[in-house]
Amino acid sequence: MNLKELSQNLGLSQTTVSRALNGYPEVSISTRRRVEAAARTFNYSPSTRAKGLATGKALAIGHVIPLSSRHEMVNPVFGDFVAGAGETYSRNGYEMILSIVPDSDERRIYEGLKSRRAVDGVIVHGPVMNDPRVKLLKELGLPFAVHGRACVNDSPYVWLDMNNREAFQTATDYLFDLGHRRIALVNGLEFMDFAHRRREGYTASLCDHGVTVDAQLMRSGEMTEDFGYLSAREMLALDDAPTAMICSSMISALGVRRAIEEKGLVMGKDVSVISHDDVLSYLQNGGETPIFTATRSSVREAGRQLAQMLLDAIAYPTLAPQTKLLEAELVVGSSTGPAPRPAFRKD
Amino acid sequence: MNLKELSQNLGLSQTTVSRALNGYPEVSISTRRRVEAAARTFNYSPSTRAKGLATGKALAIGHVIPLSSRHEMVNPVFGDFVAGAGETYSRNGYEMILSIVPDSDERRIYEGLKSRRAVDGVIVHGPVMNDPRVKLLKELGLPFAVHGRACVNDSPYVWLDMNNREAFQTATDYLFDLGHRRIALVNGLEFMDFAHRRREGYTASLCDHGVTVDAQLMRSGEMTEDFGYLSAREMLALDDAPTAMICSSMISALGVRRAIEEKGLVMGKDVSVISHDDVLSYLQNGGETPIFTATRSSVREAGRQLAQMLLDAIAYPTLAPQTKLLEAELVVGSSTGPAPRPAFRKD
DNA sequence: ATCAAACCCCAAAGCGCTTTGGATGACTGT
DNA sequence: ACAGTCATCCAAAGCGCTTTGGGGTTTGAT
Repeated sequence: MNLKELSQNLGLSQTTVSRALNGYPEVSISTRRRVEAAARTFNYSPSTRAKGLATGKALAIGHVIPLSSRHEMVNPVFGDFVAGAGETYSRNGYEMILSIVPDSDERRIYEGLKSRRAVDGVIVHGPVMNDPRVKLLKELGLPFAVHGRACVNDSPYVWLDMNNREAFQTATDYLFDLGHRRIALVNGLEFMDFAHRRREGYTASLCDHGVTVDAQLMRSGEMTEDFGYLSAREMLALDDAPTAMICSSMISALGVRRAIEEKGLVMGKDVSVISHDDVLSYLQNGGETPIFTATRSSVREAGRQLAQMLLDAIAYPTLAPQTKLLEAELVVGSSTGPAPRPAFRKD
Repeated sequence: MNLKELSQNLGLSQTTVSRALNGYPEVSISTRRRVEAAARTFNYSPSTRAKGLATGKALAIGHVIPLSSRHEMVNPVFGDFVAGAGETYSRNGYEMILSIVPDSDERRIYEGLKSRRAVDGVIVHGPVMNDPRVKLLKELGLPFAVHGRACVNDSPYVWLDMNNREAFQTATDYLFDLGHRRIALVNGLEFMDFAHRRREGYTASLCDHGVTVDAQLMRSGEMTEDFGYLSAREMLALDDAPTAMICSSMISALGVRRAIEEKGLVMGKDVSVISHDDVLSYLQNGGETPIFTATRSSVREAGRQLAQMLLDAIAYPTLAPQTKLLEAELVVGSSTGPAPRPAFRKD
């Protein structure tokens, strides 16, 4: 069923039917109702393609997910993020089109999306420090919104980020409050903007507490279970092993726990662990009570909000770019506890 | 830059330029080259929308990801699956459009995709037993391909599945070979087709070895870490506790390991564990040597192949529906070992 | 020289929609 | 009774592409 058929069926012109369906005022209430009813019974909805051609809008947002060319690793938060964004799109009649591409091809993809007029805007995932994509997208004139920040200081753009620095500073502070002094960081790859900021928060807290940064206690890598395990194992083998660790991801935190337990230690007693928790649907932080003390910030909620910000930016291009900083919440679980007293002080 | 401008620039008609670009024979080799060169320098690529309108094809495939209405859980394999499918699409000039919807709304979504002519076909994710979607899609006349099987016996359709039954039977057999007799199953939700088949493989092996099925040793639930932990903890507390467990997901296997170690037991010695491994990029099975003995089958590869099968089905509608069964590989890691001798037999 | 077959190319229609620029009555107020 | 408003509706153009149905120019053979 298309517009022509529908309008013939109703004995009306295509113009009128189109207007009735799109809520224009120059159509009487009675015909509008009649048209709406007919559309419903014939299960008519306009072809996005034709509508897009006529209006010049694509009614679609592109998500370009970079695939690390080294590890072919898809960002684990991506599923929940797009789930959130998808909610916003379907509420607003937009479609989500997805390209998962080796990061080397990314430029070509953006140019293609632009020149094919396939999308009205794009969401930029996984920004690295000083990300070249924001410059590229500005040059292309393709509206965009960044999940995270790209650390470029030339001109404003739309972004939504979690306050990584603050979250990790708070987490570290919390461990200091519990009496820990040897605190390790198991971070993501630090050319990624978020990981860099987390480290800043961590070192700021150390600094505030007069503890010098120890390179041995700072690990950075792809956030797998195995990476967490290996990092923790190495650090626990040190003479002056850490009594607490802060972890950038629940998955590597699971590895950290494995290393701790393998050594016969108890997490939350011998070694405290704080993880960041993106509230991924497939990786809940325990059941009733959280396993890990965690800095928590829902990436799905981030998706919902950032998508809306992008749609707003597209609808009102003259507005100054919106930005939003989400604060993480520190939830206390059973993985943290007071620092164990050093044996030699026990008397 | 659009076709009109490009053709004016070249002093050719739109027809000729279009033909040159689309590889039609009625254009001389020299003009073809000239056109191609111009297209490249002007960075021209045809508007998908217009092209779609003119050809009647959408040049897009829809992926409808059901969101469990109970838990709002996005399928954890989804990220890697679409990464694989995306490769195929971009090779073939297709776009992927994604809808993540509460499973209650799914019907409406399919109808919408169809009536808006937004896609040429869809991939069905997460089929449940006797899934109503295959009937619906056939009625709608929307080409589709199922990731998994939907267990409907009326008429053929395109699907690609992992041989769940065989994989789990092999895994169970392997444990029997190691001398285990009390073998538990920590399965996914058994209204899902894959989980049902896995259970069949498991029980078939028990049967072959003359072991009666014990309902206490079969757990089924959403495959979270916590579910694995709780299931294992309960079963290990039994008088006649299992000496081996088979797990439907690496994530719940991590929980199983937690329960084992919490009890002071050693995985691979006191209790053997086999997991299914979808080779998810964010959840590798250890580093150099696998942590878990696992039935392994790459879900990303499944995505690549199923996408191609769907494109084929669309291109050649008269062909009989292709189906494909992928065999899992049993990789031996350190989580399995010979069954511990019961203490009372020790002499 | 003539004709047909290749070979290249083009004008125009059409895909399904929105939107511009009227057209047609029915209603006002005087 | 008459122009001026409204309230409704419509015909047709146009979005950027593909494709149909030709139409000139060369060739090669007669």
